[in-house]
Amino acid sequence: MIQKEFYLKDDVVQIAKDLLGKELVTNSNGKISSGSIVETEAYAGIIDKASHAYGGKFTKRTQTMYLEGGTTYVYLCYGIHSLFNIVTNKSGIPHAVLIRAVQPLKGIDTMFERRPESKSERNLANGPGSLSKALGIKTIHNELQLDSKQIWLEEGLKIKNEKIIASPRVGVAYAKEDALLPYRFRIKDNPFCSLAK
DNA sequence: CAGCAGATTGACT
DNA sequence: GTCAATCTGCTGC
Repeated sequence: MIQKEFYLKDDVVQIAKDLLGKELVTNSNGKISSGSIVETEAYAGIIDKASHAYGGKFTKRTQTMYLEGGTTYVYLCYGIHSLFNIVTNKSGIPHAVLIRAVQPLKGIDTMFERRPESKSERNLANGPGSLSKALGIKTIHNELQLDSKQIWLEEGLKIKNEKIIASPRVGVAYAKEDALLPYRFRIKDNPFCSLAK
């Protein structure tokens, strides 16, 4: 299990990189499933136009991002998809890392049951909405601690720096100049990354 | 209070 | 390639 100190660091971009290769485990409805994180995006709080908390915006939805690092932030996108984020930094600073894709490890049968539309392991959790559904993450999992019995992270694999690809984030064109920041991180040559360009 | 756009995905033309 | 699904929050009447 990852120690809480890991999430409290003040460099959200570094944490986004460090999260690659770690194992995300959920225990939803009594069924355990997990995947190795292969793609993340950093959202740097009030100075980042792509972040929900840009400019210190505080709503019922975004209040979760202001909590202490190591808290889960799950929100509904397009009214349909639960997107899973990990809050970082100290309480009061709204930093978060979006988990965009995982490579299925444990409970793969359970994941297929949750996503009958998926045809292969490759597209079981290769997107932020897909991964949440595959692991059974819903908005009721918002504001949980990552050391709870329902959702947590394991150390997993160590990813070398040269295996990490940095690129602009996806679907945030409205963020103007901040949309170009290389805050998206992927594992090189990993086929389980999201399809997004 | 109506209208619209979004950190997306899957079904259908 | 195109489009509907449908919740949250912002803008403007």
